[in-house]
Amino acid sequence: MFIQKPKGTYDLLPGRSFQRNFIETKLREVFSDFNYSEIRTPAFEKTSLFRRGIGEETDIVSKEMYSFNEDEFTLKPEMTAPVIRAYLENSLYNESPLKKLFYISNMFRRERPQAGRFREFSQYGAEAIGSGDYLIDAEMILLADTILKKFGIYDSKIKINTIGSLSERENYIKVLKNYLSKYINELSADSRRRFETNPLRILDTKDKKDLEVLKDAPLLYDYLNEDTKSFFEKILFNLKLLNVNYETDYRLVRGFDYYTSTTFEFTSESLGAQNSLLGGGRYDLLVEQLGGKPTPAIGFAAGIERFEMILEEKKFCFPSEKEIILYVASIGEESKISALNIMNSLRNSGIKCETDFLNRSVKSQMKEANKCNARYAVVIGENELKNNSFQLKKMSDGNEISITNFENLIEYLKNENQTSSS
RNA sequence: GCGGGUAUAGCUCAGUAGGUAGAGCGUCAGAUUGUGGUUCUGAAUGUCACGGGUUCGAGACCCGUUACUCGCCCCA
Repeated sequence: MFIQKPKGTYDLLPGRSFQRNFIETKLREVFSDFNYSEIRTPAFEKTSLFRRGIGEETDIVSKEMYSFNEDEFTLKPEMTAPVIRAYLENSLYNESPLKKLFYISNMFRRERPQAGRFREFSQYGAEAIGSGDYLIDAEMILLADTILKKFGIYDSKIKINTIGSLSERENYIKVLKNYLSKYINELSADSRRRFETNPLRILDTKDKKDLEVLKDAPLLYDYLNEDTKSFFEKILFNLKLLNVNYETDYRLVRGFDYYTSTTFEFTSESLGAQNSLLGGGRYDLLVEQLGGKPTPAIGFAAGIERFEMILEEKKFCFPSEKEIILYVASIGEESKISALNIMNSLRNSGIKCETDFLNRSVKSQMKEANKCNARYAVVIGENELKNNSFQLKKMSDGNEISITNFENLIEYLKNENQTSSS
């Protein structure tokens, strides 16, 4: 057997790779409309960046990272920490108090692969660093929503919550643990474990008995102070003004330690078990945690593979690849060389063309021209070279027109190419 | 880390009650000497995932391994 690709990876083959490029191009357009600039960071970072940024106790850091060189480096499992690192390292805060950055990049997590989940996967996302204004929260959610709508996705569900500040949360966790401790024996094994490691995440459970217990549990929202609540309400109010259809979900908790205040998630029914299409939120403590000055920030990340799954489900109409204008069939050494010459001129004018490199029969070459969807075909043999005259065949109807002279042929195709591409 | 499913040609799959492999699609070639699409003819390609067992004989039955896949956990 051949050596196979590593588990959880995939090859982007011709066709699919074209669609991926289309998606990325369109994403860049929308990000640009919102005045976000692209940032690219290394594929790997110092392991300590993720330990400090994402949180030692999170699943990702504790068991899903690809680390090497005796744990010195790690392939990036997410982009927020690297973006903030680059932001600080390059003093981007000196350029302007608010930096709006976006990225499209691949990530690595050592998880068990399944539908919509890979070990190497791609995300697009945005980070707005430097503003604590509620309107940037609203704009961030609007940005994510706009992207989906640009691709014809109108039915994803937007869930929003606020998890308050660190101290509000710590307060609440005490109350929650106090409440849950009375029912600890009724909780699922998972929730009992989380009771110690990450009590907030118990709110996320899908276990029926857990949900029963949680029904009367205290709500985080009730333990937030008025400022936090009114900040949240202002975001909601403005989303309404912007016609963004959200729903509040007071049990929405995010997995990384760095989130504060606003959190949101977009889900889609058509995704199967991994129905989370996009997730994000505010992380006002991270910049400081990574050694910068206290700086409010907010961002989101979306999975490109899951995005593609939805587009496929919705039968999104991708444009087709640039068509081959001319297929040059040749007979013999001399005409092969001329063929390459003609193509050289055509390509210099941006005209896509192809010829045979397998020394096949004219019949086979014509079949090839047909298969690759060439708009025109021309046969170059001794006669054509001697008379400097060509039969240009239109593949769609089989009609041929006579053209004398290389230059005329090239001119003719140039005109044809222009009329089609407009 | 824990469960379920699957494993036959490049792809989609047949393979009957165990008798040492087939179809469709695709690929390639040919149907008068230099012209595609339809049609016809022909060709190539499989250690039937791997290892062991039962049997005179296993792609089919049993056991193990591996890979893939779907789910749990968590996440995009």
